[in-house]
Amino acid sequence: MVTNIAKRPPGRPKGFIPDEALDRAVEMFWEHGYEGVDVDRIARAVNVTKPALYRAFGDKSTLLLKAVERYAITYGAPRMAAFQAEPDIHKAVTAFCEATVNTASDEACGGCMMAAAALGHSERVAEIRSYAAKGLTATADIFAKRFEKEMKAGHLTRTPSAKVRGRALVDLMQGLQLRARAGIAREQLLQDARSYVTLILGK
Amino acid sequence: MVTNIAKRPPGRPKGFIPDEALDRAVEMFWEHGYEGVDVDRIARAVNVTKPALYRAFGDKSTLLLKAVERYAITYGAPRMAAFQAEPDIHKAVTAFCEATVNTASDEACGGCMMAAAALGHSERVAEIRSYAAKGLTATADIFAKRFEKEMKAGHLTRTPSAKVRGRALVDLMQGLQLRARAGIAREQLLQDARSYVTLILGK
DNA sequence: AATATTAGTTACCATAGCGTACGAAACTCC
DNA sequence: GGAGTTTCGTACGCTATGGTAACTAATATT
Repeated sequence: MVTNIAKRPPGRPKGFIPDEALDRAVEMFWEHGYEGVDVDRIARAVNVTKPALYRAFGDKSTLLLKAVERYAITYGAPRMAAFQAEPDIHKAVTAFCEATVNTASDEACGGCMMAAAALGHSERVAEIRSYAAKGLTATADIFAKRFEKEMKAGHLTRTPSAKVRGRALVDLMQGLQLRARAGIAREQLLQDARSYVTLILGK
Repeated sequence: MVTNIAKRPPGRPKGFIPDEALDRAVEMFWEHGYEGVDVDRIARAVNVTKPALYRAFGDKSTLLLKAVERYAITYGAPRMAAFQAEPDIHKAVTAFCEATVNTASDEACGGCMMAAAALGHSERVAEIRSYAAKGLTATADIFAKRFEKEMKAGHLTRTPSAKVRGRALVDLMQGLQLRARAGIAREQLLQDARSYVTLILGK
């Protein structure tokens, strides 16, 4: 294996990188909502014209769906990885909560993009909601698994159960993110987030 | 005071009762979202034509704003009243959580209408978000006050603080309601809700 | 160099949906 | 019953925007 250069497919090469286009779409949908952006605006943000996006992604609702998936990869995954990597459970949860509040407190793109998309009403809502549902339970399960381990290691009390702790964590985060979108100050939310850490883990 | 009949104002009487129109608007916006309904559809649901609604409420975004306020009165207030009326704190919280999950688990109008409106993007988002923010902190404060009382009466442990308990309760409910909208089964959410009661109140 | 293939762009269509102008209707008051 | 007032409904204008058709441009292959 001499080189890793992917062989160029025939035909004219794309004038933009799909993932970067999705990044722009994420920003737009996040800030303005599904009906709040027209495809043309996203196209301009990608430095391309509308039909190019239509060719690449299909229709607008499909673009949203792909953007949501991209959001999960770009925002969700790294946070979960960081959580897993941190050996101290208190620090792990605290960092997760703070990160969540911080990105949710952005002036322009507040709250959770996935939640906004799930509450929205594109043609593909069903798929988006199902995707969101899976994501939420999956993260809750990951948390639960970790809590389970920590409980067995004696780092956490026996109650509440790992499962309840996991679900509570994701639900609390959603509440925090909604309040962020509603305009409640970052400092306030950070304070709340930290108090939730001890609520879930115990002192 | 022989009768209570309000004196009719001059001019042709309204062909609909404003509050009932708002009830219809709540249903519509809740199920389909702000951009998902056109004023004409709401008008038909009220058995009236579009211009009648425009005359009565101004423009579409104002109609949403009024609908949100109406929602708070019709759905929020009675639940809070029930919470206050129930003397047993465990029962009070449990009933509140179950009621929240139950209305959020409706097939058509899932989740929390206020959250949907706050995450939406009408012209009056700012006002709606601010209204939502006030509502959320207000409910949290009411909860906190009650918890405070129960703690002083020795019905609850000293930690976590009443304030944290109150905020956690509203945030957990928001999480639950989002998951309801995402399509997670009512039974599952009810189970989670009940486990949250003991998470917040202790055993 | 000719062919095949894929992408991008300009221009356009179609439609939906917000908001309104205007005249008719229903009521109170004198 | 006429004047004044408020509301209703029909019909319309206008803009925004999702989506596409037809042509042009850039690349691989032979």
